[in-house]
Amino acid sequence: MRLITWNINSVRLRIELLARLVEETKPDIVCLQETKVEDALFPAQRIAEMGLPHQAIWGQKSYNGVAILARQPVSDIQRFDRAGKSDCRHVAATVDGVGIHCLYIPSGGDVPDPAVNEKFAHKLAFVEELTAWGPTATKASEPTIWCGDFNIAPLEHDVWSHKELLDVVSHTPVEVEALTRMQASLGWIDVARHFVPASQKLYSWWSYRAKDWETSDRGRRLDHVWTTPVLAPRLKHHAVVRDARGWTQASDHAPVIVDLT
DNA sequence: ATGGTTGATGGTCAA
Repeated sequence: MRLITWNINSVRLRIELLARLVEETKPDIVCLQETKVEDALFPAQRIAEMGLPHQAIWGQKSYNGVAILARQPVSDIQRFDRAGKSDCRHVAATVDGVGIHCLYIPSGGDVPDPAVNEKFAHKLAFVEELTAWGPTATKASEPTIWCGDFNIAPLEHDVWSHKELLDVVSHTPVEVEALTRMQASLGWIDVARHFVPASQKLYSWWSYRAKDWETSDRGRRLDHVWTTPVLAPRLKHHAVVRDARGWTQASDHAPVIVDLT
């Protein structure tokens, strides 16, 4: 089973990039974030033609929006309000016996202080709520995947410069500690780091603002795939589709692939 | 310390 998570940054603008990704990588499940479209306008038919006719979507106008797209039927679709908002950041469904959760954790704005920045407070509240909810919702023995744009790069080598990003939202100690607590309370596997040693740089996002993203390579690992321990023996492969960051009119996030047997 | 780019929208807001 091949799963891809991708912050597509507008599914309508980049629908043909999604088609290319699906054609080149043949995923069974695609989790999208930042679809930026309400459900009635979601390009469901075009995506069905790509071979992903079974869909759990939850979007709104302009902002946010998540989707699970699958070759096989989806069941038990759930849409979760989080941190007091109904802003289309968490959709879940069961596919091939695996619980799939597609998450878009708030970016958090610019100032890493919850007292003065409501967006950063929202981000922390979102993570705290998931931390409390996760273990009550899922046992470690259940095959479950949480994936998506978590907007936090937790490890030193998840960013191009640990020192320079310590006060940059996405890598500040307070949010890194919150995400680390979430993973510890769940006791799940960070799939990328299951395959790539923590000593090795690994990114999934490069800013649009860089003059030359590829050469400067100032990336961050914001996109994650976590699984319950019961899935460990089924984990076979992981890859960041870095090429996709260089496609014409690319998303600033690259897709992340995980293969399970 | 600042500015740099992109997307949805139609003036800005969010990232």
